Amino acid sequence: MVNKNTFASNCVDCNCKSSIFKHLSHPELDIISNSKFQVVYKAGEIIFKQGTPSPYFVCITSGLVKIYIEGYGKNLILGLVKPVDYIFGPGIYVDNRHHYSAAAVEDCTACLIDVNVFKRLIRENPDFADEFIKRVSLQAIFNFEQVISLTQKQMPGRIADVLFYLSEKIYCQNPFELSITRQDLADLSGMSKESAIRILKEFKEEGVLTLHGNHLEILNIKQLRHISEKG
Amino acid sequence: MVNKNTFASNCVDCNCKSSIFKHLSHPELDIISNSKFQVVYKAGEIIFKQGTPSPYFVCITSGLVKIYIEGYGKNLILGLVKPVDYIFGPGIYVDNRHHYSAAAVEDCTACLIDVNVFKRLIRENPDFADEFIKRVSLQAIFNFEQVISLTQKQMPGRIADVLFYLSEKIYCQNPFELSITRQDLADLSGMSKESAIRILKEFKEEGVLTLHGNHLEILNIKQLRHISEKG
DNA sequence: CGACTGCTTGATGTTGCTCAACGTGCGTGG
DNA sequence: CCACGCACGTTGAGCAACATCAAGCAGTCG
Repeated sequence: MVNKNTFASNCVDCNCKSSIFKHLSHPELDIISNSKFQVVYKAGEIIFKQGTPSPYFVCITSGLVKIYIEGYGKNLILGLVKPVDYIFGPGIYVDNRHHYSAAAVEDCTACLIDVNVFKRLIRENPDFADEFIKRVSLQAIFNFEQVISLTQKQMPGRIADVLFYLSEKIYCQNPFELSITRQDLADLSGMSKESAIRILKEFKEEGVLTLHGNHLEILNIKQLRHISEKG
Repeated sequence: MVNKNTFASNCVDCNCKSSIFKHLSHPELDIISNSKFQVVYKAGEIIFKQGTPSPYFVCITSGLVKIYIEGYGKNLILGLVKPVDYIFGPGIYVDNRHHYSAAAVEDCTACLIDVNVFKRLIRENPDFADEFIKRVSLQAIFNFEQVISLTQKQMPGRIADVLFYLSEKIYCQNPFELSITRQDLADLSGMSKESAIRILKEFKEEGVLTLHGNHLEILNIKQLRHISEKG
């Protein structure tokens, strides 16, 4: 499954690289080019497991990935990663272990960059370091919002939050095709699959959205926003 | 309340500085010295509020501080900060706003360092930057564990986690004197004050701990660990 | 002494999970 | 082509977990 430089020739010319790389010079991008692998994952395949060593920095170049923590009996999905974004494992700077797992939700391609090369560039290019810290900070802020949603809102509010996340951040359109399962929806919102389905049904009955199979359209954004905010 | 350089003369000689500063040279520490303020807070006072601008990097030099998110009707305490540690607001690199509030739990002294000075040093000293990213990563990992505890464990497991956090990370001794209220205990473990009290009572009845007023001793660490792990 | 704050306890109501049953679409092998 | 198995989705009933409410208690400060 791992083939070195199969289809992408060089990161310099790559037009699907994450925007954190915008601060890198051509020579620096060459360094990354020479150390990277490109990999294909089929839907459902695990990209890495929580607890395993973390020698690569993973950039998703196509498809959709879920990152999740394997907890006590059930999983919590921290978020979805779509092209062109990367998966930052906080373990890179701590114990070199992954602290969450990642699995392909849709068929995916990814670039794997050697962590040491990445860390060297962080040290050598302050603009790159700043951009990286900014990304990590954004991640942290998102986590805070998620924690509040998960611990202080009731189920309708949590589902509303997840629907906004999907339509605004992931699929970026309003009628959208769910590529994740109801179980994933439940794992994103910290509830049982049955509860997630029930809330969606209630939203349908209230006219907030339509849902046929996996085709979902939010009809009343204002009311959904209200549901999200009232907790 | 703000007095410039009241009691600490110079960061170079300060023996109570956070270990992230160990990578800074004397001239660099001088730069920090010249831009810092020292401040005293009384127990209960708010150090900064969620949503306000974030011009300072705050180091706690004595006392105890809680950092918390103000949610929907109740607060969630993300953690406690004790000397000599600092409060890293992720907003520094994003929107220059605080994304959580901080308040003194015990009487406190703190050093306020200008954020721009701090960011300049991050750019100029890669060792310092690495150490900083490492700290941010540790924070993120801690957050993950906290989210799992809050969303997937039942109340006894969550209280157990908080008790370990207090005895191992904050007070660093086993019979310890609680300086936080029961409400804070509840906000740390994401439950109502009444529930927190009830769980503590159950632990007392099971012989896991003793609690007289605010004097708490964990008697059966093994069983408490078991309660934490079984969820 | 009285008001206030934090702590404690029991009674009651709600939320959300579990379990069990059933439906539905899809791929596989006969 | 059909039969079957399997994974995912859906629904309802019952129950456990947890919050809320209400009342009472202890310490403390003016």
